Amino acid sequence: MSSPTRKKAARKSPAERAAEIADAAHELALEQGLSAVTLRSIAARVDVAPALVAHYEPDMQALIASTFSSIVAAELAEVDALVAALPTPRERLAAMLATLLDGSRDDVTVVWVEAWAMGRRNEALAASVRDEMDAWQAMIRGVVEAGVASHEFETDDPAAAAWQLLGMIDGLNAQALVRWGDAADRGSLISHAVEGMLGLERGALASPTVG
Amino acid sequence: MSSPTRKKAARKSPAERAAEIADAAHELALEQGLSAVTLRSIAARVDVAPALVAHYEPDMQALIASTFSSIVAAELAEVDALVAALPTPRERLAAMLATLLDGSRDDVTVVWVEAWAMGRRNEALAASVRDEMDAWQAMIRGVVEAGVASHEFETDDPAAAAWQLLGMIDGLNAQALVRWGDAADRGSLISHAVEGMLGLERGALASPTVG
DNA sequence: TCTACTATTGATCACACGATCAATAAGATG
DNA sequence: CATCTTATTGATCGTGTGATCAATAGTAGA
Repeated sequence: MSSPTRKKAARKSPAERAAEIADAAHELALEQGLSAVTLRSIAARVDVAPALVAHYEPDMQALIASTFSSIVAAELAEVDALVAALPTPRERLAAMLATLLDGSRDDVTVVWVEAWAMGRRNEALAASVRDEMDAWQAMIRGVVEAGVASHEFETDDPAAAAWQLLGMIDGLNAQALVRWGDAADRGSLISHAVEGMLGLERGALASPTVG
Repeated sequence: MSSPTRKKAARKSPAERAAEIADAAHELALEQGLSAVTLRSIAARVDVAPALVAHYEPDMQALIASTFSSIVAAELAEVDALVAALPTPRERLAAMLATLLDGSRDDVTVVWVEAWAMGRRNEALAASVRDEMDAWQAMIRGVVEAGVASHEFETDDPAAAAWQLLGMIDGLNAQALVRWGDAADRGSLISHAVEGMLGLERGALASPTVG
């Protein structure tokens, strides 16, 4: 019970307490969205006075921005590792699409959507959003460029193609967030779309059917 | 000056005042986003006491929802009219993509993005978002089905294709909102993507270059 | 053990939000 | 002109936000 009967918080080292606070912000963002990351909600979760959170994080806007970055960067690293293990650009692209559109990351999608909205009134967050979008685009662009180099893909502007892919993925996930119910089939048609975008024959990106 | 020296507001008919308030909410949403639609901001714009706004709109969440609906429905009607004037499904689809991705509707895109985020804490708004998404999907589906009927398009699930198209458009627009600066080229590659999705030959949806 | 350092806290401020209600005054109606 | 209806308002409440600061208490070190 992080009950109203809390008396005092154990004294901990600044590093440990700072980590607790950052972790709480991270978890809160994934569970209830970025807008739920507030001075008082963090304090309640860590079971500490609100003023202590303010002591460690004198700027909530900055904490929200860094929380966003850590969540999104972790996702990128995860997908990057998954994708890098595959031999061909075609397989990497197919796996990336399948993974990002399987609906298992709605919590992260909520963070993205709220970041887009909140970024309009939180400049630090807006900067983080731009940075993380750049990082994602760079990763995708790497796959596209490798595919162009190996003559598997065909496009004269891999950078633009990467932006388009990212936008499509984000849009489909954000959409699925709202019409959850009959959103089981995202990812089925996008394969054909991406095939068209990168000059692949129809079906080249069909679900790997791992096995 | 809608200055602090305001003394009294002219007495108007309920219908007129209600319209003023709805208009103010509409304009505010387009200028500063849906989250700027607040009791006090509306009152300031209409130059009236906050309590009067509450008198006409006893539920701000409902007002925000209806404001969202009116903005998005107007956009849909506008695009629908534009598209319906064209003879073939292929032209209609190309025009729709060109129009929706030309960057001239960022104000509406902001409303969409904020609605996705705010809908998580405003059930009336969430319902409106679902309704308007359904309406958009129905319009797009109409174009796709016509194309399938005339053998211009090829897909075995026009409804799903329409959802995908909507998601892609929304995602690209939302993305452009953030990386405004070098976002001039949205819409160039998506044509190829859609061609792939609907079984068109490459270039079939190239910008009409009206003239 | 005593002292110095500092992690932690309660109290409080200023602000913005939606909401409520009795009181006021403008205009219509007689 | 007098009366009544009602559009409009000021005051106020309760909640939630981030922020600040003097005071407290735990702990490491002399």
